[in-house]
Amino acid sequence: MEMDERKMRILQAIIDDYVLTGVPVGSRTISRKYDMGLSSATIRNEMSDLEELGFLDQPHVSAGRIPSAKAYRLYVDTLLQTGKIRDDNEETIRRHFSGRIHQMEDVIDHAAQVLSTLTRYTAVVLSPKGAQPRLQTVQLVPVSSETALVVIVTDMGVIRDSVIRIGNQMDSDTLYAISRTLTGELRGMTLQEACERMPALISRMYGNDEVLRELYGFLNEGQQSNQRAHMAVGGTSNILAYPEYSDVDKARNFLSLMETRDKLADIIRGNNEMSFTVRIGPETGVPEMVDCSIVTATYSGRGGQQGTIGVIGPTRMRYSSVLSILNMMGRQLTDLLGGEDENK
Amino acid sequence: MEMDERKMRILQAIIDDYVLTGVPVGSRTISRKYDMGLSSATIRNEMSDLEELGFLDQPHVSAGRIPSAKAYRLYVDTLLQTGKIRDDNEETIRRHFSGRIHQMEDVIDHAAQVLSTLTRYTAVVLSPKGAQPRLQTVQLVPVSSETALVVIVTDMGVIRDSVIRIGNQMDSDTLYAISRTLTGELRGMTLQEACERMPALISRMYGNDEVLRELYGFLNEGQQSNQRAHMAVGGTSNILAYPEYSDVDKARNFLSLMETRDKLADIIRGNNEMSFTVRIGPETGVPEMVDCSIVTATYSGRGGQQGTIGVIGPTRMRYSSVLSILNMMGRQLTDLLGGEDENK
DNA sequence: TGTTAGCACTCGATGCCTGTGAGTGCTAAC
DNA sequence: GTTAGCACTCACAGGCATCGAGTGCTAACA
Repeated sequence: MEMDERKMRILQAIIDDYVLTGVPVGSRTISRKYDMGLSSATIRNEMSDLEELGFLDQPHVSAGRIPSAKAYRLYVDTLLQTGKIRDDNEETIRRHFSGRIHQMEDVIDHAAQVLSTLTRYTAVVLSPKGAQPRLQTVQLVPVSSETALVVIVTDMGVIRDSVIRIGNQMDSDTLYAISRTLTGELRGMTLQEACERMPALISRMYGNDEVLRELYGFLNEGQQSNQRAHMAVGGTSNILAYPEYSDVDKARNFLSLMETRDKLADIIRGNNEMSFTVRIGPETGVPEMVDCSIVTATYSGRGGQQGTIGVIGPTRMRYSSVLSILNMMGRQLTDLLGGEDENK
Repeated sequence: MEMDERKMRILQAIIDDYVLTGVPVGSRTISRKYDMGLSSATIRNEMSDLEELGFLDQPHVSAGRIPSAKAYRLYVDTLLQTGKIRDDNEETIRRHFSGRIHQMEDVIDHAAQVLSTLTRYTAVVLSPKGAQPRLQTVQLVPVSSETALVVIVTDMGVIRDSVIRIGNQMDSDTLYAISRTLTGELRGMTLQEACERMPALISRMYGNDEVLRELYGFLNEGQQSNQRAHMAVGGTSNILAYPEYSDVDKARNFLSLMETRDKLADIIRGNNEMSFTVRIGPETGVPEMVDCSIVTATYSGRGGQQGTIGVIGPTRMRYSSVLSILNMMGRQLTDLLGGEDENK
């Protein structure tokens, strides 16, 4: 038995109806609501075929059919191939970013908000993953008589700053002098290289031991924390609006997964760097998400590194709409966060 | 009719049992499980009195009684008066903060995590609210040939930094010179005062118009964003574990409230600055929280400003335990974030 | 040969009834 | 003032009949 064009149309109708209602759809519904010019009996035969082909599931014998993961897969694949990703939300999204937000973390938080509002699903936004940023400037700023702020600028932006303790009291000028020397020594190195270089510097620039030692610790920390990117999650409670999660236990599992940020980041990031990824139900590889789908897209941050945005919803997701929104949002984020390097 | 010591003991037993089980408690249960030396019939009479006094509610005639908000109020008040807030979690909490975390936002995020894990309720941690910080240092750090990072240090710590555009190309030394001048001019001022001073400076230090103008904008922004503090929420899904929220609609309302950060911050912060606040059910003033209680405590940040930590759970909360944990956590945060100024 | 009408059958959902048991309130006796 | 006893209430669970949406199959039709 083969898939033909009519089967395809019927499957499409079933998916449409099921995505809309969330209720198993019967042959009668299809023949009436979507006028195919076919009787329910014929549809029934076709549905039976589709089930045998693995595109439909039947919760129990006297219920209608629901699309299987395989059906969604087929649907999404044709969607992606024919490239029917609309562009019409562009203005909507742009409007949401009208204010003056430049701070990367604010943009990301905001994006997650907007994304979840527009899709009505759960949205996750991951900042670009710092590959191997190279040091550009190291600067110490006095905070109190005993502490100073370290600011490290790399070619990919600013590393999160931190307050370190300085031993003997130093004025602003002394700190600046040290900063200049350090910048001279370390510029162009990756964080890791800088870490390796530090011991040598400590022995050479004696007299400033404490500062340098603290700095060393900071670099080490920064090297690690640099790997775990910033992440924002929006609309976690949206999932509760769908009957798939009216079971409280399921909902709790899902929500607590949303709270374990590390795990969630791994899931969203996935392992491939394609511009769009759609993982349906079991394809997610996450037990808590067997009846969820994850749709992700990438955007370019500064220096062309890839950031990820994703939407998590029930398998019966409005894929087409979600894809188009993700597409637009990705462009918007590339505009706001990356751009510079590519446009010039 | 008056409250006497026996009524008090019975009420206590009822609260204990209800907090434990979440099921309306009957007279028989009390007379058996908590040996009062009284028959169920006597308890029954007393319970009837307690209901008339407004301390007990009866879901329906043949069910047991549940404590009213008034009962919890009484319970919590005596708890607070007799000061029976235990100290035994101290070590547990301290252990959770063993790592090297100094960055304020990390501490806050982490605290919310720990707090929700220990209490099994939802935890909210608010950073100290910036009263009127005074400028200490202004420093510009080169990022690219066209942009620089502004770092502003106040007596209460570092203001979030931001990248601004600089007009004509400037090297590190020029930027440092400008920084020195600015620091000299603005030191000791509040953000607002600094903003007011800027126009005068712009006209005086001509040649650096663009930098100063950008800086002006940044100060203005900072002045506003300084008001809204950092907030971390942990364990939002914990609430789903309690039968009070097995209704999905209720749960969704609650969770979406947890997501609207501004509102949540207002609720947690409340309007008083007491070291402990307990708001029970309707006392919260939030419709979504009629069967929740909010327990908050304050801690001191740098410069003695008040930060707030809070726990949100069902009205039948383990108040005693929560209070003791909040107490310990408050001290810990004061240690980590404030301290300095007070210990010296 | 594909399509359709008809029909028996399945099975979850709904609603009704009933029994059960936890719990109460009241009364009378101690 | 306390307790034993008893009638009463009411949520809840189990059993049962009913309903209806939907299927699969067969036979007739174009």
